Amino acid sequence: MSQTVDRALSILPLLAEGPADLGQVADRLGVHKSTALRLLRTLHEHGLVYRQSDQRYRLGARLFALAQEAMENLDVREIAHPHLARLNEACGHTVHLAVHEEGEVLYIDKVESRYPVRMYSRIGRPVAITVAAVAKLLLADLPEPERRAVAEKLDYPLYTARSTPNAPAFLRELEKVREQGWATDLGGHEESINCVAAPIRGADGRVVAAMSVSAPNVVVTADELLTLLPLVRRAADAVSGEYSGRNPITQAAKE
Amino acid sequence: MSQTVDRALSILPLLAEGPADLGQVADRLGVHKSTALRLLRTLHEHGLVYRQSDQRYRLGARLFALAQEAMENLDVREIAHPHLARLNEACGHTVHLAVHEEGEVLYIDKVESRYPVRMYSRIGRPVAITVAAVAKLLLADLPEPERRAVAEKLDYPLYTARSTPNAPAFLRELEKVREQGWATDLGGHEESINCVAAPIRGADGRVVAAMSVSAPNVVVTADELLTLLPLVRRAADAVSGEYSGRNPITQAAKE
DNA sequence: ATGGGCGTTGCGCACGTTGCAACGCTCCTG
DNA sequence: CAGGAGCGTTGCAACGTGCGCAACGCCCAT
Repeated sequence: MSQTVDRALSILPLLAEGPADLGQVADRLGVHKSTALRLLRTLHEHGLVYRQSDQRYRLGARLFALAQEAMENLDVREIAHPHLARLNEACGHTVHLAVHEEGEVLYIDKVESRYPVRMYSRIGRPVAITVAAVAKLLLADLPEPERRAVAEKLDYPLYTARSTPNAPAFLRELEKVREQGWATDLGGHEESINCVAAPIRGADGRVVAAMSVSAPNVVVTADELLTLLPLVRRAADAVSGEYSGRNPITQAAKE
Repeated sequence: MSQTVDRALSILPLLAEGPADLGQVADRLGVHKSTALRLLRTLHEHGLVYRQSDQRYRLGARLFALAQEAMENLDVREIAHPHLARLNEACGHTVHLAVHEEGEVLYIDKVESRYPVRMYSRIGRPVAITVAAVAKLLLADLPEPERRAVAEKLDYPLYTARSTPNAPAFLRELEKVREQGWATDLGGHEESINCVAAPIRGADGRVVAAMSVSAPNVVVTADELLTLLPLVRRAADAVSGEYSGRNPITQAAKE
């Protein structure tokens, strides 16, 4: 809506790909060098862009700080963290917390597996939305028309043979997840990794977040992982209760 | 330099404090509501702000993604990480990696202590620049005039009785650190926590990052922690060698 | 009912932003 | 060592865009 700001902000994802010099930025923005310079200067003053010793620009430090502060304002995260930790202690596997925002699903917290073989993931990184168990839960809760709209717009990359192939299949899966109240990803993203996930609901019953337990085949089979479902659901329900203000704080969460 | 962008970017730190509605944003920017609305819309389109269900704005998801990508473009971090991990395995304490940028020093990586008592810190968060061991190393390497300029501008909060009290004391400390090639923080930030740090240098000999080992008194005394200094320096030197391209990859780092 | 608070829209004018051209600089190359 | 190419930087005048205003619609509380 605002041309100047729009251009300035377009610089950020551009620099995210890697450092670039003034000319490159100007070219990719389709503006004159002097314009790009002014925009970069403004970004620089706000610390979003840093000028490294070779004069090239890259993303700046304030970005980290902002992202951190944004994190801390997500109160689901704060409430859920001790529960994630306890769940991890109970089963030993990697535990994730994810939320839905603007068509993306992203991990906002994680407790690493205690086994040597771990799955790769990063907090803040969008998840594979068509296959991840947490994504299914978060999307399944959307009102029907919106859910369909989202499903139509998505790409369906075939990470593995078991990946969700297309929109109709995805919508069917979401319907199932919606009914059963939990979700799985059995090798749909990485052949050898399975997940079980359960929803976290707010006071109004809407799904605000989802938590999952992930483990590679070499550690536990899919069937064994499924036996953890009650544990995951209990943890998620505990967070739900706390988040919606029903249960003040569960005893276990205190310590 | 660019008014519109300047105003738009000023919204971000403002929202970092917590969600705010249109009126609040407009007030704190000192602009008309309609102006604030347009700016917020533009930020929204780029995913930097998110409109939550109660219509208030808060920082958005793309911010996380950007910060993550920015991280991954810091190649020191990538190179250093395995060394941090091994250092942590060797001594068991919390290991930090920090860089200097635009007058701030911030942690860009961390491996948690294996002891139950841990120090609080967060990746991306600026460190207590006047007392942290890593900050001393990074600032000590600046050319003298710049170093003095920075020292003069800083605040010297008295976190503890042993905190650096003022600019002259800080400059003396930096001089000492510069000469000895390593730094400590003995209870200068938190009464019961000590750190030892060593510098990581680029091909030109300039300090590009610093790594430290931190531990609370209750786990090891300051003297005991100091015995780890050779270990820390060796790790830092290994990173320096790899980063500057001298040693391709050390054997230990491979596994 | 009615007022206040909120976000939103259309509009005309002013001002901030734009692209150009010219400059200074460093780094190659002949 | 002169010359040229490539880069970032500056001042300027013309344009276009973002600005504040005022009015509207909406929801909630009184």
